[in-house]
Amino acid sequence: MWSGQPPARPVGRGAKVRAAVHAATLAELVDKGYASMTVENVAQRAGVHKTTVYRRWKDRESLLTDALAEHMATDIPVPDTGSIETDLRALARSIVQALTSPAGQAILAAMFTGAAHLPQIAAARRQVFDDRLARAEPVLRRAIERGQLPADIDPAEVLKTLAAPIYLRLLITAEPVDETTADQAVRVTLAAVRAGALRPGRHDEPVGE
Amino acid sequence: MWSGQPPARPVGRGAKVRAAVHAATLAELVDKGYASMTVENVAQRAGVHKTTVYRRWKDRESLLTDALAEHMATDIPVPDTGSIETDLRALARSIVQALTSPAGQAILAAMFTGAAHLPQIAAARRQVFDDRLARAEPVLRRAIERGQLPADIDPAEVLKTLAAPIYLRLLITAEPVDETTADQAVRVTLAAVRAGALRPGRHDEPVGE
DNA sequence: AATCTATCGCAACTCGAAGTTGCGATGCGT
DNA sequence: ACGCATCGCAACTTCGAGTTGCGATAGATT
Repeated sequence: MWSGQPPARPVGRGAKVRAAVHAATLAELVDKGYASMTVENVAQRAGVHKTTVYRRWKDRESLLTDALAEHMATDIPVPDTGSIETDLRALARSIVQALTSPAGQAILAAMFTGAAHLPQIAAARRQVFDDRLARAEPVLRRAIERGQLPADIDPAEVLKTLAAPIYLRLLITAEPVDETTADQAVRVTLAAVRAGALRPGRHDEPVGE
Repeated sequence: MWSGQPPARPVGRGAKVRAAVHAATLAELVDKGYASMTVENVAQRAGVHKTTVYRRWKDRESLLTDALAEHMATDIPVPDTGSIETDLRALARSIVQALTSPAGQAILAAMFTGAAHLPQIAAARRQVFDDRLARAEPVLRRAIERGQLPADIDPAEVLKTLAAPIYLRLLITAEPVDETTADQAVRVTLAAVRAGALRPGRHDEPVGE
């Protein structure tokens, strides 16, 4: 609701306050989690009074979703190296970097520590994932044109196979996630693709070879 | 802390109350999420007064962790069909069933909607996952002995590859998860194993083939 | 069946955080 | 330097977590 341009001419300090509160919101989020994130602590961390926060944002949820929306606008570059191996590796590593960066940590914390039941957050989670899927699809299309991948693949399935182990380690097993995790995901994904395990549609075919 | 035998002779209605509160806790958890789960609503749903809950459990966290501990004690059967395909398929389907059952939904809700920052919950999450990994490992060992799988595999990596897409769909993309999801995970995992992408240790080798 | 005792129901608290309101102070553009 | 929007501040209301004292009840014992 305050996401557009400033309401009018008098935008003196507003922008600075807004940025400070956004940063403080994400910082408190990663420290305390959504359930323990208090508006008063956010305000204090931003060097601002509680009332000011409530004047700009309707409630805690709006503050959270607005702060996240700003950090989710950063789009990832789509690699185009001429090789599907290096393309996928760059893609997987960018996923790792995005999720392990401070902003990524905040987004994960928001999505999986209390705000997940908010419909706005749940919708944003799916939308962000779908966006990245759509944006990464040309990588696969070009690989097919170059003859490096079979043509009968399900692009969304391929990219989900690539991302799944990274999310699993971050959210479930709490293992360290770095480039080796990304590279490992690439190997598994390429093996599955070349074995024809990620063909579109026919997911009801028998499991055996 | 109340998990052992009843403290003394007088255990009349205690057990029934305890069970009712546990069930109500998990039910409220899936409905509202951890952040919005109030003790008063849990008590009302269990047909019990708020004070009674606080007499048996120290606080909300203890109530939650205790209720979860009881439902996580259910161990999954380890398949042994003589074929790695059917074994893995049974394994993947049991993961799907465990996570989509009412109790599984409650566990997921607890782990990913607010309680994730509680150290007890985070530790329980890793421990449960590790337990299931360890319990499923004989499936892979027997497959190697039968010559159905190469001997140089990392069992934990194999099982994580199997589970990862199921968790991704449940937690991120919110897609429906059923047997076809499980079977698809089996195909990808087997393809990766047979291509040598899940060998132990050397995860720092080059990505290319 | 009468009784004894732990457990439960109930009401009335304290405490902290969400969210609101009115007024006075301050910073920004003109 | 001035005017106006914005901010700081304090004093609220509301709600849920967690506590306490007392009276009521259900289970096991005799």
